[in-house]
Amino acid sequence: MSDRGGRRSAAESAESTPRYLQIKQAVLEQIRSGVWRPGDPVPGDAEVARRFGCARMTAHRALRELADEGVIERRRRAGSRVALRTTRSLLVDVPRIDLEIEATGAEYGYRLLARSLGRTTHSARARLRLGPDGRTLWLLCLHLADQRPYQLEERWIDLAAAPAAEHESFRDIGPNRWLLEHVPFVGAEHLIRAEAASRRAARHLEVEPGAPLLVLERRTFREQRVVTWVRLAHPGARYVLRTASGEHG
Amino acid sequence: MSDRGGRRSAAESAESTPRYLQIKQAVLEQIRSGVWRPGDPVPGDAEVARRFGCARMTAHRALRELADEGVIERRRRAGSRVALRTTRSLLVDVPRIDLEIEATGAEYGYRLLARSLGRTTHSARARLRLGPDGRTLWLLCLHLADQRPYQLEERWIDLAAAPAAEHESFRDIGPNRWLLEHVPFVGAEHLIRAEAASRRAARHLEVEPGAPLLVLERRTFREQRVVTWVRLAHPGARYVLRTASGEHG
DNA sequence: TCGCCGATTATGCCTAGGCAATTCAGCAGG
DNA sequence: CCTGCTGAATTGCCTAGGCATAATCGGCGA
Repeated sequence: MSDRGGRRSAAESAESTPRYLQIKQAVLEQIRSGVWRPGDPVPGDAEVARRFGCARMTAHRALRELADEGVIERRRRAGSRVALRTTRSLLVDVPRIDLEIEATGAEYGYRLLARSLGRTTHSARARLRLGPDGRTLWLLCLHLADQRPYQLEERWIDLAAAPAAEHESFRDIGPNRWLLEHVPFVGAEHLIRAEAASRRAARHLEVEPGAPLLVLERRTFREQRVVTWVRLAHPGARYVLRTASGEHG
Repeated sequence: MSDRGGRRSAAESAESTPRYLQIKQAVLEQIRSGVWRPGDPVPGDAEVARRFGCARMTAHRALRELADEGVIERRRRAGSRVALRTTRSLLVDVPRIDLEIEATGAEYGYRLLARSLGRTTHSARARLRLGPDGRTLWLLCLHLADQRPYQLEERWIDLAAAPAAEHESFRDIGPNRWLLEHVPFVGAEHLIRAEAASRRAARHLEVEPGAPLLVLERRTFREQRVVTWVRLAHPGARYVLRTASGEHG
């Protein structure tokens, strides 16, 4: 144990990438190149530590993270193996709509189409898990990219969970951004589906009625309560959700 | 240090949940309940270790994982703060189709509709990043749940990246499963959109032409190369992608 | 008052151990 | 032949330290 709490100055392999990352990369390299194939055993903590000349905890961290990421599977006594991955989970980034649009270089526009207190449909009530006398704020907004309709947002807010929303006009600020700044969220639940455009949605989004829309529904939770439920509809032809996982180039 | 390498028998707070998880939960509880709000400072490694009576590494692991998950933000010297989260990423689980169907209790069925060598369209060629003389295998398959069409799969495989595919009939095994067992993947790129059903897709999926379909496209990579590109189409009305992030009840 | 530079401090990574929990394999007994 | 027990292998979690690095804050000089 000399410098940096024992990191040997000898190797210093890749300048200064942390040791545990070097190990992760080495393992990934074996898998990527096909030397280790799905189902094959991977050396255990102790063996890895010996090969890399590091403490077992360091090797352990590398292997644990790989397991967390689904690259390998670990079981006590049975040892570690390269995961037989099905298709791995898919990370979709759903950024704030205004930032998303501006990131593409387009000009962001926002219009409040309607705002109503108490217009609570039965299904909205159910989705908000609202009691019979719960009050809501209903909003219909349109987000534009370069003056063209980009996303139609229909939202219900439980006024008991976010009372301040009642006194906000939402004429100049989108409800998403307002809520992010005023209500602490914890969790969310999403649902993605394809739908045919209703007449109203078609009119606002400037597509034909019946045209395919990509619809994203989100419920946002705070302490077991649904704060808000929102339906985001995009013209299917002009909109995609993009995502990447693992490594590629 | 007494039992379990020093874990004090005294508290043993929650029976036997690991110490680092207890710390994570405690921090999350502060945030969930609104005591710590976005932007507020979070005690550092040393302080947490002191409060919980554990080693700094244990506190460090809890805080590091929270940072990895995007719950808190950490900066040297500046300390840790509750993250100002925008909308967090959205984890969609895309399981293997046969397992997915069987998980719902339905009977899984598979049919190979067409198989062709060399039928490479220009767009497929581009998406596979194929040279002008690259050879591909094209497949059209249908996955059924309880005898009803569930997913239409159209797939191109780069035969240079997966030569063995040429000699596989794919009559009894789906390409997804076959590839998982024969070609080591590393990364994937997904794209989700809504589309109107083409006449051919409508016929296979037993919907009206023009009906909304939820389409998932996936490119799978291995060492900078695209191994396979697949288009998975689902009847929009009968299919949704479901997901949850964070915690809710 | 402004800008630079060192001291301070919190995070990040590491070691070298040790105990706990899980589970596989083999063996004994019914 | 099956069942249950036991030993051993392996991962998982923990401690108690130490050095490295980054970023902020004060002080000092111009």
